[in-house]
Amino acid sequence: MPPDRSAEILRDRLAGTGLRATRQRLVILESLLLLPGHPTAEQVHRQVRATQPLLSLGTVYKTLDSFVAAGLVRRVAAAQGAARRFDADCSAHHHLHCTATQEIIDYCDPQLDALLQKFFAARGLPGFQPRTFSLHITGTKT
Amino acid sequence: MPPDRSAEILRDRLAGTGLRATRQRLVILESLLLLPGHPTAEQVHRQVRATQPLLSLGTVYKTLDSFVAAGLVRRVAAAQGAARRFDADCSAHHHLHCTATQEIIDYCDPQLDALLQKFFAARGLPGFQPRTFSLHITGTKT
DNA sequence: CTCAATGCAAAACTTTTGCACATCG
DNA sequence: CGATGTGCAAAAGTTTTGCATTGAG
Repeated sequence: MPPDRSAEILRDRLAGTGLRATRQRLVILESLLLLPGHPTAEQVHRQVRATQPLLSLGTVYKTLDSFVAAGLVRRVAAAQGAARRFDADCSAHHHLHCTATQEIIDYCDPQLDALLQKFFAARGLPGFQPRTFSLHITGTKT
Repeated sequence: MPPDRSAEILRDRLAGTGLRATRQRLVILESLLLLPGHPTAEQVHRQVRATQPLLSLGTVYKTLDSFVAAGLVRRVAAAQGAARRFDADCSAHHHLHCTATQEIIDYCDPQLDALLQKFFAARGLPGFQPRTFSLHITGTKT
């Protein structure tokens, strides 16, 4: 896929949210999609600086916040380390957390989703209206 | 239950981990068990100061870290806010996260645990050895 | 006694904010 | 052009660290 083509896709994605498609936002969004795992704001900044040396860390924070507000990315809670992490993949998925390497790996499983849906539809929760499910599985890579 | 009795229980709990049962650790552990939800280090510090005005925030951090290392409490990832939160209940449980109030509510469900166990025992995960499961359910209190 | 734990304060690090300037639509 | 977004730098907030002193075992 030629680079101008992928830029176009990113632009469309931004347009769909009502956010202005600035150069900074395009590279930040691209970095989020490119970076493995769930990068911190600081990691995104390092990545982005490769092509945009002037892009400031403050802008990364502001931009990530507006992405979250627009529903374009979501925050991922990290039990270890202070930093918030971000995930550009907003489709329903779960996380595998390796205690050895500290990696957080995305894990999609439609069968699991269906199982959870069915379970809570049948059983309900006392005083709580569930909206989304996210399973954190801790363990080790093999 | 008389106060000296509960102190004894806390002391036993610390002794079981090999950690020294200092006055500071006792009040910190007690606060963790008392405070609703999943307090931050800062919240624990405020609570603890009621009875131990000299107990420093630094000590709260150090102590919480050693509790985690000893397996006495565990960290809870908070998607919102920068702070780490702690949970003194180490039995297997899940979390309900109310997007309206930002509360994190513990949720125990042995049937759910059994369901997940069975599901992953039957299916396995590619390249990953699961150890614990924790389901994060976001939604709203009703 | 001895070694681990604490208090204190400084340092390191992360995140937010204010404002002048730039730029997208 | 006008509203929104950006860069910069300072401020606010959080967590870690070093070291002298204390206290549990």
